[in-house]
Amino acid sequence: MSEFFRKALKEKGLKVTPQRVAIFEAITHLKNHPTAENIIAYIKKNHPNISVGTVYKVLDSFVENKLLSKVKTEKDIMRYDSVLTNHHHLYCTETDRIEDYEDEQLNKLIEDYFKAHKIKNFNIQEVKLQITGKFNN
Amino acid sequence: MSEFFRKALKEKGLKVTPQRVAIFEAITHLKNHPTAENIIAYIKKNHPNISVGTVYKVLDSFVENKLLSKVKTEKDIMRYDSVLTNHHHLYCTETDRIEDYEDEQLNKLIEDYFKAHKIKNFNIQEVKLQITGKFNN
DNA sequence: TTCCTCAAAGATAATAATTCTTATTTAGGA
DNA sequence: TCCTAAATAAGAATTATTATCTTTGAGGAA
Repeated sequence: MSEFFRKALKEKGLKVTPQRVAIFEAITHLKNHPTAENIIAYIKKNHPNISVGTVYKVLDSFVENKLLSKVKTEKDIMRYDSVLTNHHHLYCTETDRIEDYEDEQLNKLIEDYFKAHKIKNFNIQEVKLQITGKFNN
Repeated sequence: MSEFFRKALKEKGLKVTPQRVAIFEAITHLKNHPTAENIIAYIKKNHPNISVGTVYKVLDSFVENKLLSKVKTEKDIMRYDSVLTNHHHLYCTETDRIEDYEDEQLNKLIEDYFKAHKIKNFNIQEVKLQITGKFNN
């Protein structure tokens, strides 16, 4: 299944270990931007012999190698995000939910805007929106 | 000087203590979105008798009462932002610098966009941009 | 102005999340 | 199959933050 993942690791010169596979699976299984704690709990259930320190180190190495990114909430809790396409986030002020928001038209709009309006002394690499509000359901 | 600040505290029913004044001054003095640590260090110099716990508690109460806001970054350290007008952030990938970016035209563009393109099941309260890139200076 | 009360501050212990250390194991190339 | 560097396990250490409990003082009332 995760052929893409094995290939990605190899390209970066990282070894394909059972721990890394398990953690990658955990993240793809856990939706909604899990915290390290969520991931550790899930891992504990299915692979009780993987140590906590390893989970942190693996997560770090994934972030370093752009297989994951980190997201921060108001509440100081770090979360991980497995989606690698350019997308934005919806933050719920009531619950702690974070959802992805993809919108090509919006991306285009912003890209065009910044092409026309350069920021002085700053080279833009990426623009992400934090859309805060409330889900109604 | 910080008449606005004293008034704001009173309005919220909060006492105007020397500690709160000192911490408020520290934040207005420290540019670039200081961390709690930055603030504590600054406070220590000028008011060595203010305790660390107090700084955290005061910062929390400021955030709760909308005198400050917290900034989300990918790093796990929380930063504080004293500017309360709607603005965006420039994140430098090289240094850890965060700068404010205000742009009325952009705000208008985004506002109009979301007026025309509602997000399903979500009521937007605020949209902020995280603009990542590099400063060249 | 003085007094009183409750919110706020100080000191420090406790907690929680993450990082570090060191010994051991193992993936994957030779 | 063997070898080596990279990765993991285990648990100690660190760090940031929160909680507790006692003392202090801001600010309203008398």
